[in-house]
Amino acid sequence: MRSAQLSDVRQQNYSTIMRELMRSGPTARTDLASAIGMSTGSVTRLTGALARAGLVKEAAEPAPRGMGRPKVPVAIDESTYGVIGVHFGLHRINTCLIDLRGQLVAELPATERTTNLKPLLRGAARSVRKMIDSHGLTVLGVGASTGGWVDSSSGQVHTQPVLGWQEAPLAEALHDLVGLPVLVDSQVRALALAEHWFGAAAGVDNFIHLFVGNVVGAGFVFNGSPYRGAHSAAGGLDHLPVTGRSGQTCVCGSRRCFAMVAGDLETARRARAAGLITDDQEVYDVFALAVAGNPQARRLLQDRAGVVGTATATLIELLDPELVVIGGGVSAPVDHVAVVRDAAQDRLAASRGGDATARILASAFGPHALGIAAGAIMLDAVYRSPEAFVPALTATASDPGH
Amino acid sequence: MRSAQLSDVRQQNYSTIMRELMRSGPTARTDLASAIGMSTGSVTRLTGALARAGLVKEAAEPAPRGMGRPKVPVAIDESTYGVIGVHFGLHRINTCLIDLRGQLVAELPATERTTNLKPLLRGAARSVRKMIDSHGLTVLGVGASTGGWVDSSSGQVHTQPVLGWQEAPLAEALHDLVGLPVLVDSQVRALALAEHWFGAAAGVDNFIHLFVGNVVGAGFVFNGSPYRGAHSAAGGLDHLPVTGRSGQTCVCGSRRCFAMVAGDLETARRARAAGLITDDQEVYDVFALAVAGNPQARRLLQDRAGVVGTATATLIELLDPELVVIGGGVSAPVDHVAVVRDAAQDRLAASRGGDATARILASAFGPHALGIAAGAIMLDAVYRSPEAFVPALTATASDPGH
DNA sequence: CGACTTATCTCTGCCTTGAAGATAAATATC
DNA sequence: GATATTTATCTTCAAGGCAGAGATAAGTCG
Repeated sequence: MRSAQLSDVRQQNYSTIMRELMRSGPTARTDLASAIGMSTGSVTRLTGALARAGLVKEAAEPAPRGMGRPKVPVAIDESTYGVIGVHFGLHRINTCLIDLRGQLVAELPATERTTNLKPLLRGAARSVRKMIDSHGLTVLGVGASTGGWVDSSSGQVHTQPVLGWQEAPLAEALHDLVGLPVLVDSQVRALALAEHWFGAAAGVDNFIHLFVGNVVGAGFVFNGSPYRGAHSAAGGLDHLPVTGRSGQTCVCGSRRCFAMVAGDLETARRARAAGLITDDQEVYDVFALAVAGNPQARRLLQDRAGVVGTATATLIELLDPELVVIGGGVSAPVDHVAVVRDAAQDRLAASRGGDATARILASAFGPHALGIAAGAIMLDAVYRSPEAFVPALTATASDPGH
Repeated sequence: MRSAQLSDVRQQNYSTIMRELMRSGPTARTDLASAIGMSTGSVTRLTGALARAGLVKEAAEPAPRGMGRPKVPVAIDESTYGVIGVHFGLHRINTCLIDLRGQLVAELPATERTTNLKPLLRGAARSVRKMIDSHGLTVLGVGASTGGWVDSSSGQVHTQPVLGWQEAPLAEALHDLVGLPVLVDSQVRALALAEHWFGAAAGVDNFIHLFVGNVVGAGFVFNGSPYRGAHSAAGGLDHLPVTGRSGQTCVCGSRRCFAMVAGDLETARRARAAGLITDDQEVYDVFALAVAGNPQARRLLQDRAGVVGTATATLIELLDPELVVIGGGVSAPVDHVAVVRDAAQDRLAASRGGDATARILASAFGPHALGIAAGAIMLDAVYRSPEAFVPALTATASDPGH
């Protein structure tokens, strides 16, 4: 619990203006003032400071309509600053530079044999340095994501089973190498933030991102902020019991754990059992068959989507989100979100009669957008506290300018 | 999204001081300043205004120790204001007056034959009026709770299955009758707020209140604020699938719905099947047997506690709370929370190895505290925005006083 | 070309905080 | 017992923030 100060007001008002501009696009100062309930004088002063800092700009005015002085829209300036996202996957590190609107400016995918933290970090830092200032954007910071249990407040990766990391000080180590602010979070929460800022959940304050792939997990945004739990461990779905189907026996002893029923491994296992793929093929080959039109493969994936639907219904009943975004193999490359939606609605209709349901949408990003999502971690921070990450803003704040 | 103002700063600082005093008990101004990061001058000014308004008072100073001027502790003044809570149950309306520390000042239980909204409201309003100002406390407002789907933002009860209400404008109707601010919320969320302010979860910012009784449901407090979901429907557990045991077939078609396996009805059914109680007896009679030491009854309730434990594990994995508070028939009159704890830890240990678990505690309130919990709805609002509910505070704010 | 309309900018007043100094009330020391 | 010391609390003052009123700018309409 911390007491509030005057500077908090200014900080929050900067943030409110930036978020409103992100949400609504170019907006005249007058409209901005009435949208956020601020005096026009304050809007002028604050947008002035934001413009001098390079965060907003006056957009091209549309054909002036009606009487009076024409509106001059103010918009996010995406040409000054950028943020970098780094995603650490198995044998794959994806580094992206995105602008303040979330648009991809540059990408630098890399494959790595090792899973050791040190060499991976050195490689990532090299990619980051290569990107800094080489695309005309001043980089404000780096967001890093990976799977497993990631603590965003301490910057530590407690456990990352796929890469075998334990208590890895990811944020600190990367900061030492690149000299920029570094924020870390889990892959699923990064995806949720990306959806929140410039994806399917743009402007939605209560939603769940449900990721189903080689790992399963949920990312929560509650009341407009990411919810991470008391130990940054929120979002675990591995052992969520599902109804209607059972899979292999889980380490916990149950045969109805969501991960064991709907995860990629089980899908691949069932495809093998059905003779669809060979022993050394993986779930991606099932996707390929489905894309090619193989009916058995399609049925298998639809089946899985049905299970995801019942789990979605459980989450909707429990957490009452406005929206559930489905990511991972259920939404791409073959989009089975309609199956998820039907299965979820079926279950909810039986119990609730259709009241208080949530929209269910496919992720706005393809499977290769994990780097962009990592950047969203940093972008989120910039929009929440602009002064903390844009030095030029505090410098020009009190300057009356011209 | 609304912009911030200077008055928001003052409001929040009032709130921060009140909450800190509630959390830590009587505190000297200096200690208060360092605890919340405020200058001592501001603490003096704000506590002065709070004291003139009757919200805080200078407490009796303890034996002065050490050198220097002795500290003068400031404490919540519980002798000026109170809030009233009204809980609408089946055939039972419980009206309570509590002071600012949550202590019960007066209680007025009433039994009612009807379940119709109008006569129940008239009866409740009579009880409320009887309490107002008759105990030396100025009543700041009324909190009302009931089961079912209650929308706290609109004040509507969408559906209340036990009483048969549909779209009942509870807040507005009660406000018209008593002329005080009225806030409503669901019974489970009210219990969660009570635990948060003066119960087992005092000072805990991320926790879940899990209620298992004739109805089941969860109340969430995330990041220090109640989370109600997009349509005020969060907390539904009825159809949460549970592992290890199945019950009667639910309306949704599954036999593993939490409500059907762990609810009071199933417990009573199993007790009947075992010959423990007769057809016209209920779950309370099973409790009575267990209290009397009947081993079969105890085993039955322990069994149910085990199921609650697995559901608790699911919630902990999904939402990573710091604490889970167990309320309803599992914690009273026979406390089986230890069984819940063991069952939950068992399941979590298999999957997580004991990391990031949550404490599990019994509710601090007996089964008859629903009225107090309803009052907590109003108390929460007063602590969050004192100026909105205490007119004397705004009146004396700028007064330099003496 | 002048009147009108609307958007934006400038200026003033009020409010709130933080910091420093003044005051108060106890103990420690001679 | 008188004085110094220590710590808590109160008072004063300057800086910084927003709202609202008025001034200015940049169009359209007749």
